[in-house]
Amino acid sequence: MRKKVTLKQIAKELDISISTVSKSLKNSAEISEDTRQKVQAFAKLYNYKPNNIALSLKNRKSKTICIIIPEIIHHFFTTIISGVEHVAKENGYNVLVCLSDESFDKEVINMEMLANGNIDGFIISLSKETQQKKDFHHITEVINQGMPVVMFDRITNEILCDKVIIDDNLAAFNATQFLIDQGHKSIGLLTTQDHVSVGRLRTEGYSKALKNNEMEVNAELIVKIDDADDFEETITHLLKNNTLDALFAVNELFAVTAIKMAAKLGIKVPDDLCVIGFTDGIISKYSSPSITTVRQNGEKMGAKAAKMLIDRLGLEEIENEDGEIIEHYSTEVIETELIERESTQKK
Amino acid sequence: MRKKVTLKQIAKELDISISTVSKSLKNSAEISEDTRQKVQAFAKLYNYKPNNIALSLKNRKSKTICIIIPEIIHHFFTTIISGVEHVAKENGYNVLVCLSDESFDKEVINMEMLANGNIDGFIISLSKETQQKKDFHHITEVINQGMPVVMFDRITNEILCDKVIIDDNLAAFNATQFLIDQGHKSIGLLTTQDHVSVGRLRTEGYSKALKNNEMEVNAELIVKIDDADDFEETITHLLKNNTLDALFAVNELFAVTAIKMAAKLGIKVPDDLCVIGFTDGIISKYSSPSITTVRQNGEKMGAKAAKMLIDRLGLEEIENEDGEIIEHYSTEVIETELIERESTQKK
DNA sequence: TTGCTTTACGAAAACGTTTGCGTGTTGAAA
DNA sequence: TTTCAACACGCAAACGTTTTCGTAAAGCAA
Repeated sequence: MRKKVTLKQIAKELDISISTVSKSLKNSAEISEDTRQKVQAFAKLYNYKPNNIALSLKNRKSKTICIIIPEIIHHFFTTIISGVEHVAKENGYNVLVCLSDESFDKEVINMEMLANGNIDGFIISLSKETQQKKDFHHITEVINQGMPVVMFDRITNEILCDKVIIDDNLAAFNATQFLIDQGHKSIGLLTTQDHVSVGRLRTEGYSKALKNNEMEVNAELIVKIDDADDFEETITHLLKNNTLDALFAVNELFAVTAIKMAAKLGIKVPDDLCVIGFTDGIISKYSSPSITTVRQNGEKMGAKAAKMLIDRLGLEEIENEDGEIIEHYSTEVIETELIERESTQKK
Repeated sequence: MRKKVTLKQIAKELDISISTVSKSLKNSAEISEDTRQKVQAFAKLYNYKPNNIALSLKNRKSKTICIIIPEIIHHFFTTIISGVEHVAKENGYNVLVCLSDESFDKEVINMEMLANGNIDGFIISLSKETQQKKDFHHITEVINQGMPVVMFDRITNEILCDKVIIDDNLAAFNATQFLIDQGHKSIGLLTTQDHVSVGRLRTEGYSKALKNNEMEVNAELIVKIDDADDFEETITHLLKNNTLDALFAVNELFAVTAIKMAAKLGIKVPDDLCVIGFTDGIISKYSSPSITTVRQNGEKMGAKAAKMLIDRLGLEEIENEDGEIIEHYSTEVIETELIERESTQKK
């Protein structure tokens, strides 16, 4: 077993000082051609690589960013990570992935833990519990310490920082309008509880579209599903007791389940019922019938979030030199698009 | 903006030495009750938290492990990460996620980069390219440096280290046997090229089952799909030119695609064709018909891999004390199970 | 008072880097 | 011979900890 070699060891072996070794490896003009070559040859032979932790300590940056997501078993978040990882690597950053499991406490622990030198910045999508509690002290804390944070998807307006979102309201509006344009009159909605920000916004977009077309917003056709719910049951109930000709679901799980339940009730999609989902995940693509859905480009969102964070990390150095800190945060809106598949058709 | 406070600053402020501060915070008996309280109060007020990077440098361990996977947009790998993350966090470790994108070079770069202090150990599933090249120098290199590595799923026997796998051969055998038991006579196979270890093993299991039942292994019914292939085309070709009554696919993508292509050809699943997939992912669960599949418990595999790595990291300290290093690697086999769903039925 | 043990603290080294500055040696110009 | 610049290198501080060891001061017994 050949342990990693350090500058100190090289110095000792070659009987020169540590600084000379360091400078030689950096091709400093201060060092004679002769010594330089000798050191470099030796370093190569022993496969010297600088210790990143020591560098982190010295430079006071770790070249690592952390992404905190509610859960990873969710195609959308997976694509986010993918986007983040690629941009990060391109810029020489590593990515630490933390899962909050939708828990406020875990979110807090993760942030407090990692804010102490481990990482240079956070990318985060709030857990449901955090959104419900509306307690964001852990985030403001970190920001106050001068660590940049980028929020995406599940954000809050109570915090000032860079953000990457989609226009959930508009996307839902467009999806609903699409159904209306296809001639559907009785359009149901499968959504989440209001405390989930994206769910609420999508619900609003749905309502707006109906009102815009002078259609009645019928509370009976709106089902707000709680996490604890057995939503197969809830959805079946909705389908059974109402004659819908279309259904808008705020995520693909709701959409695919609706289609399944419909099938069981003998309701054919898209002939009897048209369904639009949200999030262009694997389910929508591979289910039969494949599902028309609002595509939120996770890869792009993740990439954008990473870019914003890294840009800010770059900026910081400059700002610190003047001593002046200009905080000018922006919110990027990633465009969505409707992917038309087999679960919808003209009436 | 309140920057993080250090021991040095506290010491200066309280006009005592750094050591006294450090000891006070650790409740050392060396320090008087009085000073201790004063320091602790001050530290609490300024929200002192030790700098993890400094600790890493001092302790020569980062409490971070790295998982390198071929790609993240793959439900199986996602569940692996989930399993790893949870066990890691339970044990005070962070998880760095790296994607090789099935590229040998990226795998090498990631490992070489991170082996220099950033992390304490690796969990890795080989990229296709690496498996094809059979070049594992980057891994042996890291192991030689004394850094523990755990391989999972896509492994190689050429490297000695801890491993977590499923018995791909047996699982495929069982799945095929299941189809045979259901009375199917003409069973096709959708698999990968042989250089992908798990693909090869599953192919072998399939063949073994046929032979075991004195059935002919017909090369025409075996399709080895290359990444570059348009496999919709390939699968359609298989279905069209052969009268299959069952199909075993080595992943769920192949399985769901086969069902789709079958539907287009007017072949009904499961009435005309029974399909078994591999990997119990979202697709299998939510496609219509839902797909009978071999469940490889990714969460469990990831958890096991993380546990093995962390255990070894714990062991290292002890070993180092005697100066003796006992390398006793083990290979854990995670059991699989067949999840019966709608895509199969008795003949 | 002397000598000893506690008590309570500080100095310094160590982890592995980078870098500004000081300095001894050499050679050439004056 | 003196003076000075250029060269080539080492010292030491710094990043933020922890921990060993050394040592003043205080307390106590003789």
